[in-house]
Amino acid sequence: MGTMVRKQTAADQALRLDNQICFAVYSTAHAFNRVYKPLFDRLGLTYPQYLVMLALWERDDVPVKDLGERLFLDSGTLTPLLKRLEAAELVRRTRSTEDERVVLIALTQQGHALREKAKAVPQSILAASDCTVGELLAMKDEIVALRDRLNAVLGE
Amino acid sequence: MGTMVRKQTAADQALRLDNQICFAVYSTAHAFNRVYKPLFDRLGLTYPQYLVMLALWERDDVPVKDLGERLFLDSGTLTPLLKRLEAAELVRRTRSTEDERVVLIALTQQGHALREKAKAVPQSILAASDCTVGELLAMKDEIVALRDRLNAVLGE
DNA sequence: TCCAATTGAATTGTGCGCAATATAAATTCC
DNA sequence: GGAATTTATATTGCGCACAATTCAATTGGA
Repeated sequence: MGTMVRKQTAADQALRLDNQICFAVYSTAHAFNRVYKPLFDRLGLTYPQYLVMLALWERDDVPVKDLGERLFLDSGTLTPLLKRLEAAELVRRTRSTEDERVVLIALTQQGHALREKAKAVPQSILAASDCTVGELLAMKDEIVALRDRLNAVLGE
Repeated sequence: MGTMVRKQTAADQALRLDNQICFAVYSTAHAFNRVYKPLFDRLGLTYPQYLVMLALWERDDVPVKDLGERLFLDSGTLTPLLKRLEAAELVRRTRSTEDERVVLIALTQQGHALREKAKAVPQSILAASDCTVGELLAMKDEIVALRDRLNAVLGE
């Protein structure tokens, strides 16, 4: 009987850990969003829009698919987001002449210019986190490794 | 000149780290959601709904505010979510007689019963993560610590 | 006692995030 | 070359997530 109780407890704890680490990531993502939001408000961007801009600042003139793969987002999310960025005149959306299926996303002059303003934005995390660069780097690597293993499960 | 270049590089890297750890958390949260989704589909729950149920399985008959504090969510998110859980007959929403402002959330019999079915659901993370329990626990603690420091910044 | 301030939920509006579906263009296979 | 398949994007619908507002109930103070 003692054994059964122990077994159940072990299983329960495993489940609880699953839930705990998942909730930890979930709630931390929201916390990041809330900390960043007032900073992004000044730029007229949301966090996902900022991510897209980050990706574009690194490499421009890319298909929607490319952005989706880099950010783990699909067209259902990106198409309306990119249309809002286009309405804000930060990007241009043009259909490729070589392959009429692909829509190429390019930065406008304003889109490029925003990069300088955006540079002044973050850096609060390092201060707020009360961690060393090394600790944050290690944490990042662990989280990314976890994410990649989860994503690997999805691809069978 | 060489000094200036170095300085800029260091600042750039700090910003990149900010962005990287934020994106790591953001994209991992989505990865969890995608892994869990087919499992929750079978229960007729979404992940946020599951979180609410988890909270209620621990403690029942609580005000909406209580749930919000435990899950870091506000009424704008919880009210419609709880109404959907009510429509699914998993919870009951009743206004407190002591204080007519508060709405108490209680589990129905089906809500309690779902706990057993839900127990069989997770546990895939432990397998998929390819981590030991100790590693996951440590990672969870680090992430939670980061989250709590971020949330502390919000409360000034 | 009465009025001002606070509190707890609900409502409204915007923007993700994703599944399912649609559509059109390209590619493959015969 | 033409049918079948695949690929890239767009559309629709649903459910968060949150800011801002509203409203009723309660609390605190003068």
